[in-house]
Amino acid sequence: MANIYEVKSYDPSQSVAQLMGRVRVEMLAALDRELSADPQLSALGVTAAQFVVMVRLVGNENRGSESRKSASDLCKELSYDAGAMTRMIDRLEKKGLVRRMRCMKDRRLIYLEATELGRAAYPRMLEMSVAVQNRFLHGLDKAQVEQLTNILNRMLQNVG
Amino acid sequence: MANIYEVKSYDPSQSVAQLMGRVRVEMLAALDRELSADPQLSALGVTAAQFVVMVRLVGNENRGSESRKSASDLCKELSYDAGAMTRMIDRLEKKGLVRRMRCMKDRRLIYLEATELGRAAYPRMLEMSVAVQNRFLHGLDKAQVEQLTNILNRMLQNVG
DNA sequence: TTACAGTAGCAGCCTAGGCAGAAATATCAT
DNA sequence: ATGATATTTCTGCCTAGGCTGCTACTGTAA
Repeated sequence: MANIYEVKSYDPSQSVAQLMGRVRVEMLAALDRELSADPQLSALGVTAAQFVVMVRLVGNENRGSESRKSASDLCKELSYDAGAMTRMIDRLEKKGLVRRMRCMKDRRLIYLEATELGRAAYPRMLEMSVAVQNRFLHGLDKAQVEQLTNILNRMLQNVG
Repeated sequence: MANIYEVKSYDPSQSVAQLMGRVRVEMLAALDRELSADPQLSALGVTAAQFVVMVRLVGNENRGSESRKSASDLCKELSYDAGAMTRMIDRLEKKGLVRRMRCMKDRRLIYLEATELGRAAYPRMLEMSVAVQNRFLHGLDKAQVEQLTNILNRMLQNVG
């Protein structure tokens, strides 16, 4: 049950918390730059944060899982705050990428659906996201990335 | 030069980008909870984001490096936006944890200094931060964490 | 039927970061 | 010394998430 870090020897700049924070910031910034530089997508003004939501709406549709998702479903999947999700969907709806549809059976629910525009933009966005991540992972082999993935899952499991 | 991810087989929920994002959210939330639950610290209302800045101001002081840091120094160290830093320091100053001091040699610069209150609260905050990280890393050995650290550093290095 | 607990979405207020532009100051070239 | 350029900070406007309380709706139990 050895502790990894000790207060005495703790170096914040090399802690996993701060390193992961910086990697995440750099990845989102890189994707944001590419999204706004792409001639097809720049007009939509989609941000990386918005893309993450679109992935869940469109991406899983192609994989055959239940396509009708509510806002609270997305919150659970992404550990998102419900209030934040409302406003995120406002922005996506204003850009014409997503539609809200009140469920008639349970009128508390609002199903979310990607519009044609959203679906059309999706493949290019996905391609960019994959490319950005591959660039960050350059020089690492698949075994290392698999171990990284396992460690991250373990960290989530430790507190979930 | 093998790419790690391919568009066809890409599973967003198991990508390092999203996993790291979730781990980071959970770590910050855990630290926030502990900071606001601690009897000594709850009165200060320090958040995890504010703590990260305090670490750079107080933590490095104890390590003998140059103690007088300007706002832009902090921005470089933390890859922070300058405008965001201004407001962050506003909040820390309002809470009495940090002092601004105009540099007389270069009057554009503002040196930052932790107040007595800030310095007094620091050890407890550091202790909590270390504990939270150790809890997330539970079950991993030091070699794994070292490899994780190396991979994260490599990812940062890959993009400058 | 009514009462009540639980759930979903939403709105207001807070912290928070990115970006662009302004103002003050410093530095450098002429 | 003057003017151009760079640096530092600050401000305004945007996206963005967390929290609390509110409303609408559902399901259940009295």
